[in-house]
Amino acid sequence: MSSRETPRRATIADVARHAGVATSTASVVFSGKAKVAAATRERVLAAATELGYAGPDPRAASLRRGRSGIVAVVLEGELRAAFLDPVTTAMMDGLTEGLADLSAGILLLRDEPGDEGSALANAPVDAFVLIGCSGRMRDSLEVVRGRGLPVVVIEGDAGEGIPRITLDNTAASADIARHLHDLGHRDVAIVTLHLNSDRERGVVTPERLAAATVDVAVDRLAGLRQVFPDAPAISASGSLIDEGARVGRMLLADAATRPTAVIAQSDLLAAGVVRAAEELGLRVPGDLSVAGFDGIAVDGLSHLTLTTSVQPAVDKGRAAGEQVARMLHGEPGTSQHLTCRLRVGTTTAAPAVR
Amino acid sequence: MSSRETPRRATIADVARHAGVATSTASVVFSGKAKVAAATRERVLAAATELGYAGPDPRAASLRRGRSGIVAVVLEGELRAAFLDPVTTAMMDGLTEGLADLSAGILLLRDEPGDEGSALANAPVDAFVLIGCSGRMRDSLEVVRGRGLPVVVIEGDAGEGIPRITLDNTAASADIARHLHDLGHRDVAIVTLHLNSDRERGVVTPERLAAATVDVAVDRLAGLRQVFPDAPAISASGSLIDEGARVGRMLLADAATRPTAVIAQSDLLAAGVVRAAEELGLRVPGDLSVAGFDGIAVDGLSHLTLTTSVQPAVDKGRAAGEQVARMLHGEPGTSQHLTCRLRVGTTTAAPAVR
DNA sequence: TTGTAGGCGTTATCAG
DNA sequence: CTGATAACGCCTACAA
Repeated sequence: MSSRETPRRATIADVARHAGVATSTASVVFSGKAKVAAATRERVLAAATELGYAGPDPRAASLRRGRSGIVAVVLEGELRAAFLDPVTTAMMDGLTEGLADLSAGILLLRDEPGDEGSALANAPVDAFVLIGCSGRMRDSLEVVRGRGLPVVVIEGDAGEGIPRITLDNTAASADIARHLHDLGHRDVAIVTLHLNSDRERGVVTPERLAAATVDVAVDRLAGLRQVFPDAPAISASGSLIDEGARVGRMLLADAATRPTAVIAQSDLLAAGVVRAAEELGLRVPGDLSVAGFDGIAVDGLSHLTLTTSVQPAVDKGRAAGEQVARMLHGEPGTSQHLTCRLRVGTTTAAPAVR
Repeated sequence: MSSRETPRRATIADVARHAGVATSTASVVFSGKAKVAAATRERVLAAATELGYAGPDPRAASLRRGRSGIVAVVLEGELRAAFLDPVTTAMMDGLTEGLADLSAGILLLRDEPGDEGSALANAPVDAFVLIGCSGRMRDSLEVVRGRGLPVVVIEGDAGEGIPRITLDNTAASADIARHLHDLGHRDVAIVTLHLNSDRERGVVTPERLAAATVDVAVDRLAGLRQVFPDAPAISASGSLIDEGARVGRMLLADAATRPTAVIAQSDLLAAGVVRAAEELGLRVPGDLSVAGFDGIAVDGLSHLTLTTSVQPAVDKGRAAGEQVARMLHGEPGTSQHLTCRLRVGTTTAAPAVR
């Protein structure tokens, strides 16, 4: 107790001693878990400010409580790439909502394939939400399962008894295709999302399709091909407007082989296709119909309303959050299947008569 | 030790006992902090798998070590809004890098104005990075300072002894203005970022400017007005392409009062202005010069290269991360001032002769 | 190389 | 309403 000790931060015990009460009493003053006489509370609070005590140490509290109040969100690939995607950000929003009761923080984690010492294995979190579980992600899944904490997977397959939040990607895609078919289109091209982590741009051959690991892309393509079995498809390297424009140019450059409609697997890609069309002097939807997927507000496409399938991105996140909350309460988590809704905009119309 | 006990998760002590070694030995096997005979290690590992022990409990470990391995990033406003901004995402990238040595996770936090029980006050984190410290943010700052943890502020004023990462917004803006002045422009209009948390769109009057709380907007405007003291300015409600287009239309609609150049305080806004100009049939840079700020790759502006001031967004984040790392090592944090670089693109040229 | 013991700062429980 | 006490699960001197 000599004064040359390192000025260790005050603990709740110090405060209690200083205030002349028991540690437990001081604890209760801060947690509010029981009633305390106003006078005692004052004394404790006074002692606290005097000692510069800023409240219970969260680390100690989480050990004691067995809860850290943090939920990990595991994203595939670069964090920044994830946040470039409006669907992801919307989902995060929903997640925050769904988790609101827990007032839990969200810890962003990448799915780093392995190694010990990884954040995945050592982060002091109460639960995990995995997003877009594919390929590498499966390794992460192992680590996470091993920790025995609640896990929820959004748009991915996690196997045995792990609650999933899924979308009717195939059916929704078929709806879009049917819409175009009904308008009279027979010559349709497809722009898919990236098929796996190489993110290679190019024609989607049966071989590449078989090797694809991104379920979303595969499922949506399946739906589209239910209606247009022979529609050619090109995979984009990512969901970006400029990427859509690039693929769009590939598709539209040659007037002879130009389709009457292009279906893109995301709104950003679709916006890019619209851009490519306009560059080439084609009018949308007069000369070319374009449809997307997601139903997000595309920044920079103000003059047109995209025909698209509106996915409940916020709901997806919220559902995941709610399941996590339930599981943290000891109830079993359940899977949820959400559906998309076709929204007909101003970018699709009957093909021009030739 | 009766078998009807709740099947409590195994602890490292259980594993040790099961393997017939001391707890400390088992601990060392997992932490790798000392050499252990291969045979003993095997036995410990075997015992662990047998008991379903997935490694040390991070909560207990962080209490013991006094570190949780998590750094909080406090953002102003909605999380999703923050991530809609490419500069922010780039910065987060840099931050991740700067923090790499610590292999720390990043906990996303909003600056919720106060209340106890807030994540800001209770999250088990080792340090804080505050971004765009303004207005409400100051309350958050109080809470955070109270906790006595390392704090770094990016583009904001945190007062007394708190390391800041700042940008030469004023000087860089003056550079842009000078570039346009040199080209011969005298009739220039400005589109500013939002001035405060209301995000009101409209003419920037001296009164509004005086009440502005967003330093970045104010500083950049000051730089521009060094060169064009009388340039009219309109504040945007946020940094988005569509918002830039909206303000752009306000500025360009009337041919009589139309400026020969528009300087926007962000690239996204500038892209919107370009869009508005194109809609009105104006050519950029032939009929109108447009400049931005940030130097990001604007998704959806592929045909033009924006004249802009390239800010070291990634470096900003990295610098913050490095300071945090230093402070966590017990060294004092130091402020860093970073500079932008003018990049002349294809959107500015001499004004048309009239 | 392995074992022992003490404490990290809280909070839950239970008695007064 | 307040107080004593025992964990929470781990780590790390220090001793053997």
